[in-house]
Amino acid sequence: MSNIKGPRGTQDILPGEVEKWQYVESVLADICHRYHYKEVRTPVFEHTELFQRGVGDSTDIVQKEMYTFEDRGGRSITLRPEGTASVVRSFVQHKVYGYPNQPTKLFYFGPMFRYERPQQGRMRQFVQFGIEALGSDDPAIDAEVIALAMNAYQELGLTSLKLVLNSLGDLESRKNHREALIAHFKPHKDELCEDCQMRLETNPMRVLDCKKDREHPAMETAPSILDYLNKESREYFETVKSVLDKMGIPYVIDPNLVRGLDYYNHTAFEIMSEAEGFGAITTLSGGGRYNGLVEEVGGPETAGIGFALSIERLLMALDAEGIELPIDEQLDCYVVTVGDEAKKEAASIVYQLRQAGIQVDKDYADKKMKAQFKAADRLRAKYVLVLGEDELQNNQINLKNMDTGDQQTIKLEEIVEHMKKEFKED
RNA sequence: GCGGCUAUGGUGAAGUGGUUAACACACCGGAUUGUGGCUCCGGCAUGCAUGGGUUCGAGUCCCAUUAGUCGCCCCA
Repeated sequence: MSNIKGPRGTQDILPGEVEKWQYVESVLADICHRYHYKEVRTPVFEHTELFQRGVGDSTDIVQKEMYTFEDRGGRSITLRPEGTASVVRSFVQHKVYGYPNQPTKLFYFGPMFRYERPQQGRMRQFVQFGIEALGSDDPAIDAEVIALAMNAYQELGLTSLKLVLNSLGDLESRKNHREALIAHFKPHKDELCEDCQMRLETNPMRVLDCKKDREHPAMETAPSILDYLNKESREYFETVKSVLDKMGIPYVIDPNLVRGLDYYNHTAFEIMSEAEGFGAITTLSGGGRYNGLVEEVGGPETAGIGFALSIERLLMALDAEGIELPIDEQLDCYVVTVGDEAKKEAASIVYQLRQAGIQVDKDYADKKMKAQFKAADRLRAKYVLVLGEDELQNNQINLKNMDTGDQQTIKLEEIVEHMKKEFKED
């Protein structure tokens, strides 16, 4: 039988690596706390229809990247490819829009699934952290969401960041822009790439985002969405920008920033890494406003905005910038024993120490004393307790400070209290 | 979904078709018979991703599969 490996595009996060994840997640949760976003947990699978309606039928995600299967009851189920649709569904299902204290500000963590060819920074199962603010169309909350995102990266130490901003406008603006785009590109249709010829029909804005046709002369002169924003949309965008300016958050405007999901309107943004050697994929996170999505999913007319980042890419960016996270794996105490009697006695002492709140480990591999010390050293134990025949006979235990090398003898019955004091002082 | 590159122990890696698969690190043991970080010595590959094929003979050549990796598409 050949060995079974994890499915393609999945990864195991083992001790040594998992501490980074825990640290990053704790920082993110802490930031959410300060911005007053509350955690929400939704299922990792949903009815397929939710994503078809929410994310949009014409998107790549829905068309070719979903993990969709039929369950035993014949229902079409999909592993969530992104978080917003689920959060909105849950918001509608539980009528959270009726709760006091609107807008509703939520954050989430969790695995997302997309059937894609894996490469660096792109997994079939990856972890996203995201936030959603539902029930407000105040431009200041757009700025808040962006600020939280930038804040998160900066707090972890990243500096080579670029915030790219655009406005997709409201329905009317988009409609006018769409018509202008079609009129503009139609004469050149045959010169565009195959994908873009399709896009011209389905979502002409995406043509602007195409990498293949970037050099085409018609791109230069293509109508910009920013020129087609109606008064309302333009004012909205101006306000978002001015709040960001006030906050001192730098950004660049990219009228070609489109975003891959259908539900976006008005504010759209992406945060990219500009670190050397980050690879082909530079997008760290993306988000935008999605007024209308709540209705699409069956709720009342409700404004919404959110963003999501991938933890994998965040860790990559930290790596690319050479940032060491403050992870200090130490062990409070390691118990070394000599002889069978001592081993039994040690088991009880270890138990008592742990109950007293101290982190303790001991040897279970029947190692020689020297090897036990070596293990203690490698585990970066702060203290080693030695219990051998001599100590046992005298009802004592030897305590060694591994940093200073100092040793002292302590009565067996006093060791737990002694250690408690030792750690209280820290 | 498409294209390039790669696949040898826990890790990094030698190996240009011919007996027993270098070396380094890590790990385990010993020197030091109850004490770590240094030094010295010794040990350490279900036999080279999997499955076929070529050959007197394959880790070394060919094909397929799988996986990784880089890029395209697109995104987090």
